[in-house]
Amino acid sequence: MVRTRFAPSPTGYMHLGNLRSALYTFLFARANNGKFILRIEDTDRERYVEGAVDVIYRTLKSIGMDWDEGPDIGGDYGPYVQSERKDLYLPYAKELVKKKKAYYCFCTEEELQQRRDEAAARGETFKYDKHCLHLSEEEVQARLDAGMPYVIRQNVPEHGEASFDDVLYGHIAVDCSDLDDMILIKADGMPTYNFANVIDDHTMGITHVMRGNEYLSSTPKYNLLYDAFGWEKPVYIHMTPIMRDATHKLSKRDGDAYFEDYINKGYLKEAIVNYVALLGWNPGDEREFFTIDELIKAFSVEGMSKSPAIFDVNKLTWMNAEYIRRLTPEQFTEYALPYYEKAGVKTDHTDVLARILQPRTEVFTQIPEMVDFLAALPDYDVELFTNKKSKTNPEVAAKVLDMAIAALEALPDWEEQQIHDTLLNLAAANEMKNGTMLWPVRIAMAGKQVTPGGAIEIAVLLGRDESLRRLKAGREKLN
RNA sequence: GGUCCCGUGGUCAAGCGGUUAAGACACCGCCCUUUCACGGCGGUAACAGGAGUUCGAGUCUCCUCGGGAUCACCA
Repeated sequence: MVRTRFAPSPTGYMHLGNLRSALYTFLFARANNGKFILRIEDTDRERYVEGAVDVIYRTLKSIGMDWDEGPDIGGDYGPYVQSERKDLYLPYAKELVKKKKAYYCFCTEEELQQRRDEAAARGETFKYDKHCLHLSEEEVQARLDAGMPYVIRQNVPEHGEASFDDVLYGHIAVDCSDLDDMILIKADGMPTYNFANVIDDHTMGITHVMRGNEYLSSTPKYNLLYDAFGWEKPVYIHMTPIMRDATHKLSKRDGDAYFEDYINKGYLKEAIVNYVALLGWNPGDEREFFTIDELIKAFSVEGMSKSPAIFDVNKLTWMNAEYIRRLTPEQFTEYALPYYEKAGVKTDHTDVLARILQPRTEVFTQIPEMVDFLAALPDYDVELFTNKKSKTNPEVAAKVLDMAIAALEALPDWEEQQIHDTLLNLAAANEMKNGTMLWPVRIAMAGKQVTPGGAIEIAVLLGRDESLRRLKAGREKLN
């Protein structure tokens, strides 16, 4: 039975890189009919952010990533919050001490820092010299009894090789002499992240450890621990980071590294997930659009990339536009409504608005500037009436507007089809291009060169009174 | 600096010894058209460099270069 876990620290919002890692971890579990476990790693009180756990829950749920075991729903391997597991680790470390795979160390931070500085001065890389490993058992016991603060360190063999196999990267081996005796238990009795991770993953029965690339070089050390305990090692799958550019990770400093940032900017969560899934993974065919269920069906580690991917807002935006176009008009309106309000646009014709806006909206936040002219006619220059292709200019426009105003005023009902037929028949009757008729009408009603939709849709949205008022005002300008 | 990892167009990314080196985004052009979009058609553009192995190398090996990660009582 495959068991994977996502183990975020509650330090704020959901970083896109984290989100993608969580997604792949989730997909892998689901694709293999396994369990997906959520574990909260909150041992760092300094970085703990109030409410961050809820953000994690909410975000994962909202995109359809449900977990089988976790702090909120429990499970057979709890607790699932690391701070509640704090008493679990020390006995394991002591077991290692018994096996001579770890040892008590009484060196203080100051002493270590001094030795580190000295090493740096000599241009060497500092490595703990196993000073305390050579203490006699009696000496150790005496210091323990005296209540001296201590730390427990891993006893890495001086020679030989430490290695592991990664599904993506293959066999990775390092020489033990390059490894430092890392601290397992800190002076405050708490485990270090590395140690807690190993213990948690093992005791929770995690079969596949999926995590960021940055652990690639420390994993051999982890495996030494598994060997020391005599535990079966998990399968490792290391995942690449998402980059801002060739040399920098997407980071909070960029101000656009978080899932929430993009939601606020008017992106659809489905589009973000879809895009991010494809950054670093490909399904092996030409498909680009996936629901979460489709991702589960299509996912496999073979499609995962070994090199980092640069985040391209451009493509996200394109994909978001595609998702927007696939919405029903009703769904579109639901998303767009707050933005209509923001622009001060009130209309009963949300169907018409959806029709003209849906193919033109890449991101919802673009909507206000596209529709603001409906709420208030902008000041505009009569030169806007000039358009070569439509064969119109202020003089032509004056004539066209006279005709249009007369014809539209005579309309029994202010209804789209009627407005359309009236205007086009008028153009035909006067032997002019449709554009020659419609350009001035649109400009007079909108007061700007570029508008979503054409003269007819705008007339419907504005309604009879406002349309005619604007047309007349436009005509006035041309005197 | 030591160790480890990565390297196909601007970006994502197919390719797993024999291809005219896919596709998508972006960009450019044309068509459609009532402005702008949407849509349709077409185009520019890549194997980091060098040695080897091989009849044949983007694919295998080595070196160089470039980039990243890691070397904490932080996670």
